[in-house]
Amino acid sequence: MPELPEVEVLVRHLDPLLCGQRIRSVTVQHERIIRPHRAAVLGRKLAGLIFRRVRRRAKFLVFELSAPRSRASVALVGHLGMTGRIFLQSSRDALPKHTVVSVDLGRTCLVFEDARRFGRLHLDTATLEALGPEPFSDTFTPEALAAAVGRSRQPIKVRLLDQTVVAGVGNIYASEALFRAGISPRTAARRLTRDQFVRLWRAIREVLAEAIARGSSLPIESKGQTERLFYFGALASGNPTAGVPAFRVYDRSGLPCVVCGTAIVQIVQAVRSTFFCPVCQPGGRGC
DNA sequence: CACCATGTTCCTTG
DNA sequence: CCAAGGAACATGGT
Repeated sequence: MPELPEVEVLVRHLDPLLCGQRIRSVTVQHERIIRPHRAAVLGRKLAGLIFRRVRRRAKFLVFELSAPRSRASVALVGHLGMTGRIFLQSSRDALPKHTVVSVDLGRTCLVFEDARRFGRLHLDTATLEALGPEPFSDTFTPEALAAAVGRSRQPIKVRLLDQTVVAGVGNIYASEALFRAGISPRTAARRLTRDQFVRLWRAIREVLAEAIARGSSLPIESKGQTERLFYFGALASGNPTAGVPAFRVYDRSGLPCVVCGTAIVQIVQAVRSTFFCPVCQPGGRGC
């Protein structure tokens, strides 16, 4: 389920629920998720620690923990990969089929479920260091975006997936942001004008902020939460954006553009699908 | 059965 | 050495 908005909503949900909770034990069902750690080592390092804060960096979840009377903070880094979900459930309930790691908190259990097992959970913060600016930070400006995109010949859509350019933009919101900015995903990065960088910068922020607002408006409860979060971007009744298609172009191949009615086009770039409106996003191919 | 999938990392190629 | 391209990872849904 993960791109920045989904992770952000999840983090906001988990933070108040986890704060103050003490880890009794950790069970690792699939060792690859916690690599390069060994289950026994991770369990020993985490047992007894208390959740102090849950935050997000790009698409990573960062669980800040510390011992009962200690200042020293330990950062447990999580990533949902393609199909990961993290949620709390009653300790009495059976673990889901694709549980990869479970954390016993006493009355409740923090469950990491991941059918495809691309997710990660470890104590290595090195991967966070290499990330680019957070899209809502002051350091993310049109100028910074232009500089990070650089003079590359790669299509701008592909550049947006580089996590050193903007941290947290993934395949869905890269297409969505380019649509909103009126820029063809095929445009060579080096050909973007200053004006286009400003529009793209603004579009990235708007698209992500709206998705967070939409996701935050979904009711989340302990049970059934996984389904709701998974269909995060889809229609949901009882929230302000019900009836409004969550995505304007993503996964809408052949459907009419919400602005001009032209059929949305799907192409492949860097082994990933890209969706765009050929009329609202003209040019490309070096334009 | 074939093909597709929200991400990251690593290897190969030019 | 760098940039760019593509495969690998592992499983489930259509």
